Amino acid sequence: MQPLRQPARARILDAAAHLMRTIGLARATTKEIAKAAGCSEAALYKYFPSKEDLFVHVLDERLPGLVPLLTEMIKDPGDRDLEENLTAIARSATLFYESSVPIGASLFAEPALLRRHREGLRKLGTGPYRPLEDLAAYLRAEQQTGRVRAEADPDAAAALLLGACSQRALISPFLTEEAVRPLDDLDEFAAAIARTVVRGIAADPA
Amino acid sequence: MQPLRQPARARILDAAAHLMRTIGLARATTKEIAKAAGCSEAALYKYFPSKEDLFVHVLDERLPGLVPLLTEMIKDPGDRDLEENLTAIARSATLFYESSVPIGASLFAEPALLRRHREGLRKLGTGPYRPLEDLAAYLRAEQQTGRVRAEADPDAAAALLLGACSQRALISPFLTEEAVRPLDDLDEFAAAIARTVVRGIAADPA
DNA sequence: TGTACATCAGTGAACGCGCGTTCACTGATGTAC
DNA sequence: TGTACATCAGTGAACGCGCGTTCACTGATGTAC
Repeated sequence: MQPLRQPARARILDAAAHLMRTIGLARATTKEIAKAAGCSEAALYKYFPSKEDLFVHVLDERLPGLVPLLTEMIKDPGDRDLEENLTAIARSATLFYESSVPIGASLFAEPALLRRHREGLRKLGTGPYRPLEDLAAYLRAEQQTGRVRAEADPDAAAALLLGACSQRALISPFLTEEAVRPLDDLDEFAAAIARTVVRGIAADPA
Repeated sequence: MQPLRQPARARILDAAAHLMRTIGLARATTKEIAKAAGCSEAALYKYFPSKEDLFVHVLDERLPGLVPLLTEMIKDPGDRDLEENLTAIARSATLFYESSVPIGASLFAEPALLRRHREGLRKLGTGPYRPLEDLAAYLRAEQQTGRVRAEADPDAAAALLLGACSQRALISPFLTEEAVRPLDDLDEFAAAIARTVVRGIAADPA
């Protein structure tokens, strides 16, 4: 026994989450999970009634949340200027999506899991559209302060900013090392998309 | 024999693509594919050396392309105004992502497939970042016509617009019927994000 | 303190099922003479 | 025209493997008296 050894249940969840991210949902077998968690396959069934239930608990307990940062930003929108706030949000959101998209995307291969996860999120009153709503709420607050135009569309702006971040996570496995794309640097990317959402691209301000 | 019967190879590819979209990659077994294609499992192996090769051919031959519309728009950017063009692009891109994301996302469950597909795309000189490059090229052309500001960032604007479209496809399985979200209508969505990218949200035009 | 029993975390080995794959074969169509 | 043979698309049934799952068990720890 090592000195710092987590309880078995936590080790199993960590191992499963790690394997889902690295070797993929399809290759994350009970044998591999047990090996990575340092226990027998039979031990998995002492903590979870089935492999599918184990995965559902991984989704519930080992997928990070994006909500905290956004809600904090809503409470106190005035500290920095709008563009700086959106840059910080874009930065956090990109990191968040890079860790959650590989697992979340896997669910399209197992619609039964996707449905169960969706139901679980629904009961908690949350889901992947939640960050969109929170960011839109923040932008509506900024309409009150006058830093966002009254006629601007907060829902559209939220879809744009967070969409760019999640798409980056989706396609990054396709980027090869030799061919470095524009905006490859995270800070540069976050600043560029925030600036573009704030200022627009049209020549004549309507 | 029915009168209008495609050749077996095409039927197999169609069946596999359909099953990947509906029941998911994990449940798209050789037995299910053969049943849907109206042939025996053994017949699959007359056309494809292995199931993995079959899937690679599905990805190559049955995933739609977004490039045509974009390249056409680059050739003749002057027909309609900028916002109308971007609205049309957003509309097509959303439909494109809604049909390709369910299959593309599945690949995160099978990294071996993802790698093989990525290699195939690389040899063809394309990939999921290709639409981003094409849209950015179009926007650079619009900088020449003067409808897009010279200081605007075409790469960032492309990432925003197409990111919003792909994220919509990713999270739509999580939207329940009773809870209709803002911008649920496709045309409204496309118009709103195009308008926001063009005009920005800031109160004071810098 | 020792003893008898209960509880608990965890295991090694097996089980059955469904999967991808292969084998030996068939019946229809084409072709040479 | 008939006959012998070649080709070709496709099949039914089997095979072996790896998967998720279960079973009977063990050794350590706690507890009552």
